[in-house]
Amino acid sequence: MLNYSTSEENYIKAIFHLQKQDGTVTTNELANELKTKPASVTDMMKKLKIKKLLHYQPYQGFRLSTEGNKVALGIIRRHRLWEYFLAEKLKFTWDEVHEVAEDLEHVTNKKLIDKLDEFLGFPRVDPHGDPIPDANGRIEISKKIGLPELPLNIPAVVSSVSDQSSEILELLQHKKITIGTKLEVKKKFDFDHSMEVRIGRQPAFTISRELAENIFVKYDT
Amino acid sequence: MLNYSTSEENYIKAIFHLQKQDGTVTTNELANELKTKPASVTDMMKKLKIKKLLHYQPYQGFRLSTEGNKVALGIIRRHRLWEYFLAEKLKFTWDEVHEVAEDLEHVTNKKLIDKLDEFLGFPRVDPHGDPIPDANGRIEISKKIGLPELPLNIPAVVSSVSDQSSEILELLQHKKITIGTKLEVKKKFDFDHSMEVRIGRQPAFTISRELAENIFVKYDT
DNA sequence: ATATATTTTTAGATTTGTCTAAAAATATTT
DNA sequence: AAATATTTTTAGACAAATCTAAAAATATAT
Repeated sequence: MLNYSTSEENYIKAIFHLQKQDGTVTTNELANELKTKPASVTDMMKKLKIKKLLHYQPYQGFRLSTEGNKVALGIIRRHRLWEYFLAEKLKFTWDEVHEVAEDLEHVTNKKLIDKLDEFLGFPRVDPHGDPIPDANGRIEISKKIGLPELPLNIPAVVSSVSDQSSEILELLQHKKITIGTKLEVKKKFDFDHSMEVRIGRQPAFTISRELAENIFVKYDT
Repeated sequence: MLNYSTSEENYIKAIFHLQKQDGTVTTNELANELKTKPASVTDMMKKLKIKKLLHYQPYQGFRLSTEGNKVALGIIRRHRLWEYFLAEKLKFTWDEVHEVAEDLEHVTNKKLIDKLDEFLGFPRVDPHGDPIPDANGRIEISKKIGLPELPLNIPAVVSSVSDQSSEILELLQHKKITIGTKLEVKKKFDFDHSMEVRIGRQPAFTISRELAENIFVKYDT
């Protein structure tokens, strides 16, 4: 595995994340994500294509090659392990860790990262609930979990609803929850297992145990 | 405190170390230290002079300004804290830590470093026995420390013994420890605070907490 | 003190990553 | 389908950090 510049790594990582939504990434999307100009994106895409990290035909958008994906997973592994370290060991709050990890992730020393992983006890998710790739780049596919299992304050996306009755759909519609809705659980009440859920920046609202057990989410990567 | 590029930091650090020997540093010395060309050094010296980090008149060599010194101590603080972390927490051997710390030291986030310092228990020396500047850039001049404070695998010389009773002297004599003995602590046991000590290439032997607390050493060099 | 050697600086080129402005390709509208 | 708008690429410039080769300054030796 070759070494790439911080700038190259940032492009690769951004493409990896943008790819998730749709299959291919456009110049403007990437420029916007990286707060750079479209011309700069094109320049870098040419370079990364030569290095065989992505597939790219002018005007057709781009997506990571198998190799590019491997590189991206390496970066994400470093990023998330450092985030875990910062939160767990240095007592940073979860919203502070990302920025610092943005810098630490570019220190590419395999032994450092593998020993850090070991020191941390091989954590499988970072403080945001995102899965951490292992030393071989294998990542636990963000599998769907029931809303009751979702940790507090972790952004998740509704992926399915088990009961398809019109009664539950009526309720979901009223609460403005559909497949793809991004939400966080803000509070869980042990008494009746109801929970408070928030969508975006709107005020939180209550969901009953029965409803929660029928909503499945995936971690939002 | 402004932010400096990795390259600028490497020059500043190198000047700081070379200054130790004599007062002023020459172009060739620095080029040699950094494995770069004299022309590159001159270019950078002009830039650092404009930034008021060093005193420099063409052909006269250079030395860090007060501000440059402060910057250097910040870099060295980061470097040595990471070295300590790598050795103590990630179980790197003392000869492996330097290279990795060379990269980590350039992540300049004050909160990260201060929290790392706290997490490590405010260590005062790195795994090579070099003192670690504190958050204000103050550095301890190599003074005698108790054996319990001596980091693992750091060569040190016995400089004094606090208790002068015949009982302790009998024990010291039996263990063949006298003023001037060169030793290293190979292991520390948290249970009873006993430790394994090695003199030269002889097999290591155990020293009790009580004995260790009465032996003072200085770093060897 | 003059000639020679060494060190240091300058001048100009190169690489990486960025930018602006204009041109080319693609997408959308009428 | 032609006109218009948007997106993407190209062309050329710039800053940072480096280099080589030549010039200038300083140091050393005869």
